[in-house]
Amino acid sequence: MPKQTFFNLEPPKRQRVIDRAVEEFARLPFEQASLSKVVEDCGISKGSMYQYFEDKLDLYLYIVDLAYEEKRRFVAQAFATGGDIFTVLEEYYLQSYCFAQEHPLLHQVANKFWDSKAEVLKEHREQGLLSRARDFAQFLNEAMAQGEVNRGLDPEAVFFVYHAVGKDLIDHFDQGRNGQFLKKVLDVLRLGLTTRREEM
Amino acid sequence: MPKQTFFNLEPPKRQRVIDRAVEEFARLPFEQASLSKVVEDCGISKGSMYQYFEDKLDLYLYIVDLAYEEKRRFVAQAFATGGDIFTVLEEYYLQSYCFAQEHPLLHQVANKFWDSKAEVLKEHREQGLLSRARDFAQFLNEAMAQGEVNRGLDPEAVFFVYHAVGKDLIDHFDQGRNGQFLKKVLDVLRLGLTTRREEM
DNA sequence: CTCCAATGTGACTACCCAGTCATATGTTAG
DNA sequence: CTAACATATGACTGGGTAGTCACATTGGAG
Repeated sequence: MPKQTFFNLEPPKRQRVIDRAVEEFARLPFEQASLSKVVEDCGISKGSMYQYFEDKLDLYLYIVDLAYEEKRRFVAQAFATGGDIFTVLEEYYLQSYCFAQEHPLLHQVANKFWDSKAEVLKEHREQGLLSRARDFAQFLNEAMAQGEVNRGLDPEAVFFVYHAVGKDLIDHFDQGRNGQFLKKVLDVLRLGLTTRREEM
Repeated sequence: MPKQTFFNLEPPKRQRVIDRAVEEFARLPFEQASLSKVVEDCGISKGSMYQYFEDKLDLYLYIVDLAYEEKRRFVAQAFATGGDIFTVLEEYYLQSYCFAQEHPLLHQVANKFWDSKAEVLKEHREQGLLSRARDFAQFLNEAMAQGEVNRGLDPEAVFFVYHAVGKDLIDHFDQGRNGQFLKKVLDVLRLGLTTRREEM
């Protein structure tokens, strides 16, 4: 958490700090990002930065939080619209795609956070993963109860697959993957590889 | 490529360099790994290291190559045994699992190489990805021709899914995921989420 | 034994980093 | 006007890094 001093700043100055930090953490993962560079680009002194934040990690987590806060505003719509699990999942990834398009830097910040293997971030990552897993489990459970999803599948394995594919999809949003491709990928997950006799 | 001097070394000394470098690159990704630390742990001088290798990248790529060379010795068996595409893929991941168990450090080196976003490694990563994609495309093509795999799916999307899931599976081999879980994950990919009417 | 090429060395350069602290400059209250 | 407090500063500390180079050592050929 930033110190009170940071929130006492006049908004334009505060925003400048945020903007430069976002740029830096979008460019490089936590360990390689340079607080010195952020400070320099902001036109403030090193000492000031340490009046605003406890340390580099404090600044980083604040920026990551901002990114996820904004992202939540997008993906929340997916759960609001309703429909079967496949509709919701497609909408979820479409909204993630919109987020990536509209906030490319925040998108990269979020991606790099997720990829990071840094020990200091381990706890934060695992907490996020657990909370997603819980939400997904409940969601999947309902879909299985409704008969939308094959009851023979292992829910943990399903989450594993969706998480892996979802992460990679989101990772590649800024590399020319469009909404059409997203649909085809979700088709693979929905239908499975084995030919469906019922459809032949 | 290491310089000739490296290959002129007495094997035990050469091996010590390799072993320490493997440890370091298993511990940390390229950018964060410390050549100075490798040198120190080897008990050789910095200058000597630069007699053996052009630079840090040269050493790194040599180590990564060793890791993949060893890994290939495992996964090659999957393609040798034959069977349908699902049998081969399961065997492929089982062999990857064996590799991770028997060579945990090389496994981590390979994983960290794959995860790395470093610009200097971009070309090497992309070349590896392309070559895998080509192999997979041919393999999938045959399976579709044989009717083993749903012809309605987009081959590129199938590769995307398998690559994402496979990467994550392999990433988590050293975190208590066993062969049973692997099978369940592959079931999800094989069958898809939607309930199959033919099996009800 | 001698010479020479191959090999080994580690102090050194030139850089980068996070975080600190004594000092200076507002800013507000009495 | 002054005292007290909040904020700003940047040189500095102590640490790390990759890569270099003048010099030292070694080992074999003649």
